[in-house]
Amino acid sequence: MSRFVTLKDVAERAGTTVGTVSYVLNNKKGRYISDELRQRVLLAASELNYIKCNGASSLKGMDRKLIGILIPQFENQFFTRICLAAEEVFVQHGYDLIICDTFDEPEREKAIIHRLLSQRVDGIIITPTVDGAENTRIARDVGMNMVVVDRPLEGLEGYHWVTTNNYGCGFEGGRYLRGCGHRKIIYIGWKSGIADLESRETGLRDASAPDAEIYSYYAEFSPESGFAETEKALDDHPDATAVFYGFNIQAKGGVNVFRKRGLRIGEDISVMLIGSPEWAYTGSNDFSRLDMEELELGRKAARLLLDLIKKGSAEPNRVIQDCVLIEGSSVRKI
Amino acid sequence: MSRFVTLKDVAERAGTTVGTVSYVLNNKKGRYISDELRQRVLLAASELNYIKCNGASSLKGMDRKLIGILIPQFENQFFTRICLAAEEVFVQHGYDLIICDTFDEPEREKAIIHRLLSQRVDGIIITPTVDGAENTRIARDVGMNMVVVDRPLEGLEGYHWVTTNNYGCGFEGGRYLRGCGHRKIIYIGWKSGIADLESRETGLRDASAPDAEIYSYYAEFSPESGFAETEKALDDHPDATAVFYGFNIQAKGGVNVFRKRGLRIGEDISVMLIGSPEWAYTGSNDFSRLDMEELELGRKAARLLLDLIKKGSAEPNRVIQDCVLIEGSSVRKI
DNA sequence: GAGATATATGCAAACGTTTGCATATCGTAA
DNA sequence: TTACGATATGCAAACGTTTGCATATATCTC
Repeated sequence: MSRFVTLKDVAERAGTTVGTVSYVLNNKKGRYISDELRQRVLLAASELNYIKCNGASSLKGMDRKLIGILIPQFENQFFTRICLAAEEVFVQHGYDLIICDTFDEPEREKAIIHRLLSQRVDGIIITPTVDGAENTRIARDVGMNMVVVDRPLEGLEGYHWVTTNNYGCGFEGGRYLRGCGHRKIIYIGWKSGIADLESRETGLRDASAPDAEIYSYYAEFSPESGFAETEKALDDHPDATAVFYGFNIQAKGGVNVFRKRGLRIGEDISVMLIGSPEWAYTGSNDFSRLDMEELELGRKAARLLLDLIKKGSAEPNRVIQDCVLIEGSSVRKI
Repeated sequence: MSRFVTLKDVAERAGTTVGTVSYVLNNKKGRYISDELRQRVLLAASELNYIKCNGASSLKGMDRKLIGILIPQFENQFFTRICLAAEEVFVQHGYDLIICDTFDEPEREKAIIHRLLSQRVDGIIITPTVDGAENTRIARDVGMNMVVVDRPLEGLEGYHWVTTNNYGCGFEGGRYLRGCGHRKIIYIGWKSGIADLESRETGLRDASAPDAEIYSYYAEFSPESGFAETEKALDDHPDATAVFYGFNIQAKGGVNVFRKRGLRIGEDISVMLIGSPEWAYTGSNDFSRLDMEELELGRKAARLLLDLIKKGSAEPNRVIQDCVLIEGSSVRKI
């Protein structure tokens, strides 16, 4: 088993007491320490390789230096990039991050939140499942700092939320396709039951009205299902000139249909998506899309949470981030 | 700030003392508790929503219920899949996982290890940087349980290691390409300075000798660099019939070169790689490759670490996992 | 030279657990 | 009746920190 050096060990070697060592190591102001003693303590601590125990100091009300983050799909780089950006911010402030995959299953989410509370994390960032409002209640009850990202807590008010202008994403995409002359457009979306997310389709339709037709298909939140629905859609509507993906994870599978069928993207078929295409790197395969700037989402959420931790809770904050249109080569003007 | 219910609160409501409550909640044997009291305590705990504080109980020698894992590249799904599989195992045993990205930078690695020790994690899983042997010394000194995955701790002996048969990967790949008739093969590899990893090339060469030519190019550990080196290699050797990628992250960028040049994979050019192609999902784009079974790597590492935690350290364990040849459609017989 | 103030350090209580030890009430066998 | 094992519970010490309070000397100020 592991044997750690304690404040007492350091104190003994430095010939002083634990209290004094604590003061030196945290170099708090408001306490006089002679340079001579300070040096002795510092030396002893470094010779013994003293490593503070966060768990113990958090008992005295200090920060646990731990943050929990819940995402619904580890496999989806949209979410892992949010984590990556958030971690970057937290690490700069000395916090560690517990990343948990809920697999979009409410029961897992509930169990995870319970575990995180057991860990006495200083705060939670969460992209909730459909039962998020219910499952986060325990956390809210104990006054845990929490920031919601991307999806809302349906049926709740007054929480901190960093998200994307989903209607705007759809609308901008529709406007762009329309501008390029497309009038028969396949939309591949996700029946999530989350109104805010489904407004992507509304935006697309609003921007395309009245003279364009939108053929909607709904896939599961997976590449495989995106593949299958794309096949169905193309079979049903061979005259469609463009495909618009509402979710990158579905596009991830969907684009393989075009390759399979020998349809050249940007020539035989126009393709557009919301999010970042993780499968198309460097140089070519330059997708036209609506970037959600997930790194920025992650950073904003992290900074907001840090603020809450420092200052105690503030009035509910709602940050809505616009997407940015990236003009690539996957959409052809017709 | 958050206000948690303590054992004392539960004890008061149940009309007993903290000690008794602790016994009930952990239902340890060797202590008599009347059914009546037990029910009262359980009721009080659930009514108050008591949540145990891991930090406090770990002070008394209990498990911290926390594991740290260090990977060199969050962006690389090879590593995130290891994490995913490991997390699955840990969660089943009530442990949380702190996932940290070293970005392959030794200084970050060092800082991360220090933070994890501060958290008093119960164990560490690590894919080390080049300075791993040095950076993990603090952890080894305090007797922290540790399992190394994928890359070795160069210059050290006697640690627990779960890894891939790298020479075998290269050899099997070479044998397959040879069997398909390829005699002029481009190898895209990584000059890591880690002998074990570089043996992938040795394996490939050994399997191809004596009548095949291997043209080696070395890229950074990134898609972008894989793209650039592939361009160079194809320019230098237009007569090469196959490209073998030693690392999936390089192939991830590299395959875009073929698309860019209009080379049909599996027809105009044969492509093979070690690892899983995360960009090619479902149906078509079926790559011939050497699967490293990273999920299994992650599971094995997790299970090994759990064993160490339960039983205290055992004799050094070395698990070497063979890769499995997946025959797809990206290599043509000539 | 007397009080006040600045400098320097130790002591011990608390945080929320776990657990060994002590205590108290039984029923029952000698 | 005594004594003893079984049943049932409380008490308090520890774990490694942080911090308010007490103490002790040195340095001013008038």
